[in-house]
Amino acid sequence: MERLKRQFYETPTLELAEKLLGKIFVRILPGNIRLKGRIVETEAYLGQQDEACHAWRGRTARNQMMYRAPGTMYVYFTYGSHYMLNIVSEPENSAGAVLIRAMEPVEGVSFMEEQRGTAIITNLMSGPGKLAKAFAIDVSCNGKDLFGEEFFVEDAPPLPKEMIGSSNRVGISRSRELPWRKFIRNNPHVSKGNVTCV
DNA sequence: AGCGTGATCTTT
DNA sequence: AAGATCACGCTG
Repeated sequence: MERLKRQFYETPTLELAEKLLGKIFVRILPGNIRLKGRIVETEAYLGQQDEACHAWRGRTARNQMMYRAPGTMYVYFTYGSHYMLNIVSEPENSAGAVLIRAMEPVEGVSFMEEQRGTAIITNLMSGPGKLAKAFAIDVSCNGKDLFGEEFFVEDAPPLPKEMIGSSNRVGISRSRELPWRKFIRNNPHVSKGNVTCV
């Protein structure tokens, strides 16, 4: 399938969180190691209105990439061990991003297994920290965009509405009630969180 | 259900 | 300068 262009990401964050479900995230590493994962779970984080968003109180050194153009990667380090992968949304100089929370392995599985130290397929990328590790993503990826030869996203047919579920977001304390987590229903690679589904 | 782990942000 | 928090994952 074709690679998604900038225009695809130029849509409100909450819509983008749904539109990304089913799409194929790709990284090509030196040595022609091709890694592909199907996005099955996302969360929306939106600027000043959203107290759980890193940018809710304005620009800082950490969150500056969230203000860049849609289709930029925002990667940060948390809990002393984990990298989180986000795709920036909203126009330039306006903060918003979609957290990629889970993927289904599509290609490069043996590399992912080595990175993760497990061969259990549903455990490779069923969480945001896990998928970053599987793709060997760290802060050096922060600020790169999805329109080059290393990182891009491949298109896939849109999912029927009834296959998409919503719930509250996972692992946050502020703005817990917002149903801004989106996932593909009944997909075994979706993370196991304490959530109330809609 | 408890804890490691370290950057970042808030408060002093 | 010190303390709290944290978009998590693993053990047990």
